[in-house]
Amino acid sequence: MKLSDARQQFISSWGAFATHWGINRTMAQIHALLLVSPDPLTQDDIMAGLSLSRGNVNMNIRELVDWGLVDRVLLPGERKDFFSAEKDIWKVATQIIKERKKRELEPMMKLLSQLEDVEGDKKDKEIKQFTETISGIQNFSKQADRMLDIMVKADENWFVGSLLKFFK
Amino acid sequence: MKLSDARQQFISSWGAFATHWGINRTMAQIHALLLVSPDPLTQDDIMAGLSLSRGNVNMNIRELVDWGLVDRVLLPGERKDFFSAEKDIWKVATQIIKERKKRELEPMMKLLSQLEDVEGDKKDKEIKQFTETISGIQNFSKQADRMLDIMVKADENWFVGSLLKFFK
DNA sequence: TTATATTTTCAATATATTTTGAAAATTCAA
DNA sequence: TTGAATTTTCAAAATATATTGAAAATATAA
Repeated sequence: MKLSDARQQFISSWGAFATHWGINRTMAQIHALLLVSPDPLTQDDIMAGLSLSRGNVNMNIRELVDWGLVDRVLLPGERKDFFSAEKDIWKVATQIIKERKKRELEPMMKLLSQLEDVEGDKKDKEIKQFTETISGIQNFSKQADRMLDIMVKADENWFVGSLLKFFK
Repeated sequence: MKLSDARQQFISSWGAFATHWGINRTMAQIHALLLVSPDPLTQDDIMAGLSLSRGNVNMNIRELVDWGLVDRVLLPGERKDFFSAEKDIWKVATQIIKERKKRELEPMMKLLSQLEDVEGDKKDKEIKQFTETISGIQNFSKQADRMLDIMVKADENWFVGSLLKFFK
């Protein structure tokens, strides 16, 4: 397969894939483009490469920088800003886990603890089911939270090595 | 907090939460409603409980059944279909993992293996970066795939227990 | 059968999200 | 300073997604 076709297919599939994960297609495509680009790109490079408007590229690049997946790079002698993606996929994954934990899991856990106690007869069927469901989700979330913390803190080689040994 | 308010808040937050994960708000709200309902509900119960049209409830319930998160229950002597959600959150999670693996991770891995080989000079900077990125994602996906398989096969207590012991 | 209850479908509509592009703001060399 | 290059903003337009509701299909009791 030719490089240009392979790149094209990677970028477009990565974008489609991302929409199943609550991430906007364009943001994922820009990320994909930067992942396969050996050198940093400008906004204009991205506009041209993906046929997008300036505003669109600007907004999505900013989101990628907010997520810690892309860095703004200032090249000496260049007027324009350049952008470069973290290429180590393990780092990409831990960065995403870190952010989603902070943005989603932690607020959800906070809400659950507010819903823990409801007024009324603990024997009531409706109340019982509600509190059981909430505490079930709470337990699960706490496990997940702990496990994700460990993954994020762990060094890639240590983690993968240990996991493989552990799971044989 | 009153049960009715707590239920309301749980359902609405669960729906909002789900949109960050590529799941449609209504589907998640129906799921939440069933999770806190001790007895199975009919389409009409759900329509009334969440103020949704018949068609909308029908389509989203079907999706939930497809995902294996909700069962259609036939009560003796009742004409209508009833629906009931799996209440064990661990089972819910493994079911979701299983489905997403099949629907998303596996097709992605298949694509990556098609993109593994590109024509041209292996020393070329662009080709080098492309193949490195693809193989990095491939390695990561393989690890994730293996780990998720184990989680899905594992029994909750065994898994959580071992994990905690392992991670101390 | 036939009549009625229930479920499913799907075109039309409503809503939400994404994208554009031009104007405003900012940066920076001279 | 000034002004050209660059980035950012954001209202309007385009696109995509979700929802409705009534008609069609299906299931069930009599």
